[in-house]
Amino acid sequence: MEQSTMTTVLRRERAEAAGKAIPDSDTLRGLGETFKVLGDVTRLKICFALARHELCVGDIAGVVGISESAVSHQLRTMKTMRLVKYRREGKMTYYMLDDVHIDDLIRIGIRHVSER
Amino acid sequence: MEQSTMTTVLRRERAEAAGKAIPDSDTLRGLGETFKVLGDVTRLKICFALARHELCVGDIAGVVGISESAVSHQLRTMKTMRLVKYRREGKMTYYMLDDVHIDDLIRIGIRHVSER
DNA sequence: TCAACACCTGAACAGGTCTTCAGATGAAGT
DNA sequence: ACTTCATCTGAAGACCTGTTCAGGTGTTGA
Repeated sequence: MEQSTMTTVLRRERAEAAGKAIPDSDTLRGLGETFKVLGDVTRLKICFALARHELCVGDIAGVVGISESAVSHQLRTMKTMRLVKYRREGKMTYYMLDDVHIDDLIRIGIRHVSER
Repeated sequence: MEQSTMTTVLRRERAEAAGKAIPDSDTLRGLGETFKVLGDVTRLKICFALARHELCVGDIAGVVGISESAVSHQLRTMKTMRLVKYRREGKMTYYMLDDVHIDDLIRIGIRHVSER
């Protein structure tokens, strides 16, 4: 039973270390929400559409292929999670990606998906 | 109206380019599902727990603080999306992160969240 | 073979998500 | 002031997700 006991001790140590590796709940929640926002095909399309140039709501709707209302709803959540930012010019509102991280996340995500 | 027409043409060109920047639907679906799997606090905790060492289901349940059944269900979806892989040893099953990308994604995600 | 253990699975329920619809807001031009 | 245009918003409904519960598989050691 010596080996089994030893293994148990090792496991307990690893489990303890693993527990400490988990961040605080605020970070976890923010991280989860960020990925959740990226975890939707419509919003991903919007991200790709905005990758090169800023676009207004109507154009996004046309490119992505859904109603302007749906786009507006999605942009609001993307704005809240700081995936996109916007710029107003008269009655138009131009949206663009918020920062580089979004681009990085998507690029790495693609690398993961395209492997194998 | 000259300027307005010009702007419209510019916008149409940008919109057209934006449409081409959107990947095929298989890539989009895979990408979306990958992010969706990461978009859950429980699964993120599991990722952090597995970041250093492989762990068995019971230990993960203890560290994360949910039932073994819930862990098992989550691990299955994480396995399907290649977030984790496993190794059997007798009646134990040890789980670990599948590849480096997962670690990268989480690290960049944290950087995004912790900014501002 | 039997019991104990580690893990897996299907069904079901609560809670959340995404789109649509109808209408509201606000800016620009007449 | 009125109309048009671009965008936003709340409510509602269909759909999806994550956990629990109860029971299943398969391995180990007596």
